Amino acid sequence: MFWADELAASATGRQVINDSKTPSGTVHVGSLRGPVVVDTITRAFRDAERDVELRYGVDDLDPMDAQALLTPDAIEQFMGVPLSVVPDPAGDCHASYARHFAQVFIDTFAGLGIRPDTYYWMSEVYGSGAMDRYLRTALDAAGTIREIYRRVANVNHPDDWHPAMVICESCGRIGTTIVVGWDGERVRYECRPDLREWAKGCGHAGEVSPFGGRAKMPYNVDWAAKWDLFGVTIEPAGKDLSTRGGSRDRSDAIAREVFGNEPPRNVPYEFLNIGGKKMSTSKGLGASAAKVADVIPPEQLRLLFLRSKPNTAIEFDPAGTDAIPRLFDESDRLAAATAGREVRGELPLDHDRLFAVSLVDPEADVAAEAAAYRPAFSHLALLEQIPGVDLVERVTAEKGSSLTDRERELVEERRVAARAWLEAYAPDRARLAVHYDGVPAGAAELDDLQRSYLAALISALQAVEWNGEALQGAIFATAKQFELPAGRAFAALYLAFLGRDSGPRAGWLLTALSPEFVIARLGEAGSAGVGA
RNA sequence: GGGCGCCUAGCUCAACGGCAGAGCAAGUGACUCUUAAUCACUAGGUUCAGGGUUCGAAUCCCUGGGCGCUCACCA
Repeated sequence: MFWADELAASATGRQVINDSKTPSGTVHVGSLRGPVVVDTITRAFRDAERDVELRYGVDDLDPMDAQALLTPDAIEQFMGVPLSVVPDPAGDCHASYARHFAQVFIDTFAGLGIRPDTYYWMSEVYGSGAMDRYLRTALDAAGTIREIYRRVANVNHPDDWHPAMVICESCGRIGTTIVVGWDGERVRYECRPDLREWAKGCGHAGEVSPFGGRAKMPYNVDWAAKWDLFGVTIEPAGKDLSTRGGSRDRSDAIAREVFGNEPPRNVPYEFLNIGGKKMSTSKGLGASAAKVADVIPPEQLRLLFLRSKPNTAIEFDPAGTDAIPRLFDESDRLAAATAGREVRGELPLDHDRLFAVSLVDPEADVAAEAAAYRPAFSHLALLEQIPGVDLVERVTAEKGSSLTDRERELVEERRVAARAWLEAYAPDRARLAVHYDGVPAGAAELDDLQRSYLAALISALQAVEWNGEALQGAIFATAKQFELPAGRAFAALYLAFLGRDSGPRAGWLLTALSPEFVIARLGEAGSAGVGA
């Protein structure tokens, strides 16, 4: 059974699935695995006609801690300030930094067919007072929480540490304050200059009621409180959080021992490695990660994540490899199998389910999608390199009937992807290079018969119209005259122009070149001894 | 130092206690009109190593090795 269906089958009752994200910057491809996993689990429940809700939280009360996207003077002003208060660095299109970047990932999710039932903003949840009772319980249990941190994670907070982060009344920072006292109604806090390396507190000390959005709980406590507030039953977490003594362990313990609530089921998931390395914006792999998303359409990106079980790391190396064309091929094979067509080789378990959940639209007509004509990616990449080729026309011819609107969309989507792939990743052998500056060295392999054939083509080609079909006909006809097998005839042409013994349909390739050049080259390659 | 994952054909992976398999790559061949397509065929393995359990182990257990990620600040 497909892993998500298995999970759905093993849970009883109504499910609340939750995930959340801090809107501190742009999303890279690797960080999309979590959302895709969460969405797919939700779909599995929904497909089994189970009651399920997907909630997605925006942790916009978290302090600003990434200075990469701020201007130098903004760094001093805003580091440590809640993201919901930091202005939008991209201009004035959004109310805040948090709103801007949250919109970026909401849009990204939507493009992948991920549609949470509810997006909630933690600044609003705290502001509404919904978290007040948890905050009170946590503050009352400060000693227990300090002990949990010590026991579970070996993190030692000072004895006067309390599980709350106050927004400093003086400077507005939340990342630099520490609560050192709690009298049951008000907290005493200090905004320390040296509490964090990445932000400088103003030194203010004060007393304030922490309720109604004036303070938030630290991450692990906050997480446990959300589980109870929303009745979360399943929350997948990346391996960075799922490690022993990590965030998930701490929050689990806090849920049980402080809030008296059984934590939700975890679905730990591994990451996506690009070329054997984890993705990181700081190591320059971030750029390539962003490009990955440009080259892989949503359906194939979903497949990339979903064909492996969540707890398996995914190795993906698109640079100079055929990993991307093969991802398309796999996708097409699944479609073919789902449509009931014969496919070669083995299929993954429940291949039709895998195909269905890789579709962007959860409501899509799976049978219709599977039946749609899908031109092979590598074939398109090749055609796309020949000037003057009408892709839709060619694909229509190969399909044998006119394309539906959806099929036309697929062609266009793949055309764009193929372009991007050729520019960013394609190995040299996938690139078409006409040797304009001289007969390629590979032409030395030509034998006398092939050379005579090339020479004879000069008049044969001049005798017909300069279009693909006519040239292709002449190439075949001349080969027949010379009793040269078609394969060897074509090889001669490819060697003369491309320096390799295979290539795209020769007639159409030649029409992309000027007649003068073609004739001249045939003359050079056709004379005995050239390149020998 | 702790945790998790991985190690099976050249590459990517499947098989999860019952005959080690696929895709791609490679090789051979077919093809007078899709010629980087399509089709047929071939080859490729001490399943990281060692031990154990079992009628039977790639699979379970133990020991060791290698690779990768991750945590031990914050979120």
